[in-house]
Amino acid sequence: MDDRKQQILRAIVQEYVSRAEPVSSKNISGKYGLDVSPATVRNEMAALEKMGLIEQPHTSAGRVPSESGYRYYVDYLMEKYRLAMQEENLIREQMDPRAAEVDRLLTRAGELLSQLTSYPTLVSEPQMRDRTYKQVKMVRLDESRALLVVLLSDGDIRNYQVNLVGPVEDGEMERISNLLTEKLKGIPVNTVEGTLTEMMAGQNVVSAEILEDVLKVLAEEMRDGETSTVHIAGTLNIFNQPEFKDMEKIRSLLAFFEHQKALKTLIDSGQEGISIKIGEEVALENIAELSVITSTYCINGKPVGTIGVLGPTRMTYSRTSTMLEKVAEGLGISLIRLMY
Amino acid sequence: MDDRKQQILRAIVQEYVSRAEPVSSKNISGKYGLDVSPATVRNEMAALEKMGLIEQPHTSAGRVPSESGYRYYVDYLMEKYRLAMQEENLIREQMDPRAAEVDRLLTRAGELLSQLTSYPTLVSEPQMRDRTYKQVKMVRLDESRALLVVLLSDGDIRNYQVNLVGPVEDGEMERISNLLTEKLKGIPVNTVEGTLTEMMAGQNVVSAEILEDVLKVLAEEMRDGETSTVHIAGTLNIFNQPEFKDMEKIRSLLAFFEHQKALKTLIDSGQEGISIKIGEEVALENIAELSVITSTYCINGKPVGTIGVLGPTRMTYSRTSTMLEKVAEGLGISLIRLMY
DNA sequence: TTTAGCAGTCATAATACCTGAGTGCTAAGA
DNA sequence: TCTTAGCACTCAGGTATTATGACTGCTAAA
Repeated sequence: MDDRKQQILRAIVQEYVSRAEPVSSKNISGKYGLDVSPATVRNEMAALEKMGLIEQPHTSAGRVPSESGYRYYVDYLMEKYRLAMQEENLIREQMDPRAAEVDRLLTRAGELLSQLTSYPTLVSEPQMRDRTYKQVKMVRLDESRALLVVLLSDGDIRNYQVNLVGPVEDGEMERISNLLTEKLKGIPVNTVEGTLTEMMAGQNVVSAEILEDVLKVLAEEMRDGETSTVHIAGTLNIFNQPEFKDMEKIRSLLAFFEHQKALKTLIDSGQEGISIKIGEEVALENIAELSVITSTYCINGKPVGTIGVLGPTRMTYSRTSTMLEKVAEGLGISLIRLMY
Repeated sequence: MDDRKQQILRAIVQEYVSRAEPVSSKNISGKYGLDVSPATVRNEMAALEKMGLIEQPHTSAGRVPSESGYRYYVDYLMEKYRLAMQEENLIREQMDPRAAEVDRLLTRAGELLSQLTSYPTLVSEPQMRDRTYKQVKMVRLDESRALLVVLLSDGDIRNYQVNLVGPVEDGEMERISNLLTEKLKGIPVNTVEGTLTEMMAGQNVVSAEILEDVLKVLAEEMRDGETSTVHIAGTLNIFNQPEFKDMEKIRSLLAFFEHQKALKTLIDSGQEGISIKIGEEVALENIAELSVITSTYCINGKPVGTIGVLGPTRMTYSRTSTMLEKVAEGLGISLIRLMY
């Protein structure tokens, strides 16, 4: 793979990405530092096609990068995109940690990224694997109901309603609160189910029943908690992409966006840091010609969630991945500020 | 407007609604109790067209109801749709009040309705004008923070974090809790701001500061609470409607769905009970040929929110409005059960 | 090794043509 | 007076035909 071929491949990718139309030999000769005639470019193109890096939609058309062509481009030819001052400022401004809520910040990050890139974006919620209980408290609401207030190690506060089966005195309620805090403090939330028998030992009937109810509620919540949602933004941007000019494609993609579970597997499969998946590598049923760029975002250096951008294989890989990187970075910083 | 003309108009509307193609004279003669030849039907059609109730897309096409045609149909000709057992069961089943949360129930109602009708649906959150406080309780989280638990008259439970400026004893905290409950019980949430001075009287500095903070939090929440969201479901159903086979139309409608404010004005403008708006009556910029059927839903006989269906002017008015009515009814019943 | 030139290919657009569905009108029949 | 058969007319939508022009691959000369 000599220098000029690389140059031509890069030219084809960049030209095709920006114009969305097959690139002809004439089209790039003269530009991109190619001081050769179209005929020469054609010869090189023929070679690149033989290597499987570009292809022809039909005989009398220009060339289009193949998926391996994009892959080669991303791996070896892509130049680093430099953010404009304006873009940097926008990110700094929008990722302001004063946005008081985690959910809100995630939504913001997604919207910002989709605004910057003009592609749909996905943001998964931070998964705190080492999240533990810190304090559990029961508060009476009325004769038959109590509120269970749960403090978690990451500062999150949750509360749930619990039904009281019979009359319970205030002192008894406090005793149960203390017992719960004592037994649950420091244990990871996903192991809550195992603590029941231990806690039941030596309890009277009423308290035992309450405890059982409490633990059922907590266990259920943890299961629900695992099904954290993926935030989506900018879905309508796909209308701008000529590859989705077909109604059925748009429809199936939009339907896909409503499928939380699929979104999660799509976005969470990546390794740490930036990951670029092109076309077939995405492996989505019914939806082809799609690329996904994802980045984990970190809290205290630990990756806790993923943020990603979704576009046609013909996407601005360089620009988009830089944007993504910066937004993921900003998101992580803001999250830390938010929590401590 | 004689009997046969009405019969023919009804036939045209029904036929066009189900087939989405201009209705010819031959098409309805013989059916719909019309024992006359196509030629006779044609004569009547000419009359109906002169009245502005039907129109011709082009010379050699059949007839299509005009907007006034639909209006006439809805006002005078529409037959009551009878729900199938299956449909009634589905509504009963899905509107189960065990769905423990208001938001969840609203989402359910929207999804159910869109499933039943195959149209997108909108549900506004219940606006409790006469919502009052029932109980307010402070619970210590740690030295510097407390949780404020607020019970509202409609059964809703909210909680907020409050910062404690200095050390506060448990007894003092309980005293504040009792004071808050005593002073706020029964007063409407939107008048909370007026109670500050009254409560401050005779308080020591620390407690006064806490109280001020509490009331600030409550007041802020009430302002936020006013910006309730509209739940949307089944948006992708519009892809099934031939009137939206055009990409631009789909796009602008989907964009509209993301515009919370516009949705609210669209859905909330109706009077009590069922309201049917047809075409121009909807008065939406950029989006034509749209009808909206809305119904208020009630808690204890008072309308507190709106649920609506959105479809092409060529929509199944009878069937849809009946479905809507039943779901709104079920929603109201479930909400009451949920709250008391 | 590069390049000009030329023949060949094929998608797309434009055009003409055909078909069939549906109407309005007229005149005859009930 | 109302109804209906029949006929001429209209027009959207489909199909076949024909340009057009944007590219390429190949050849042969520089």
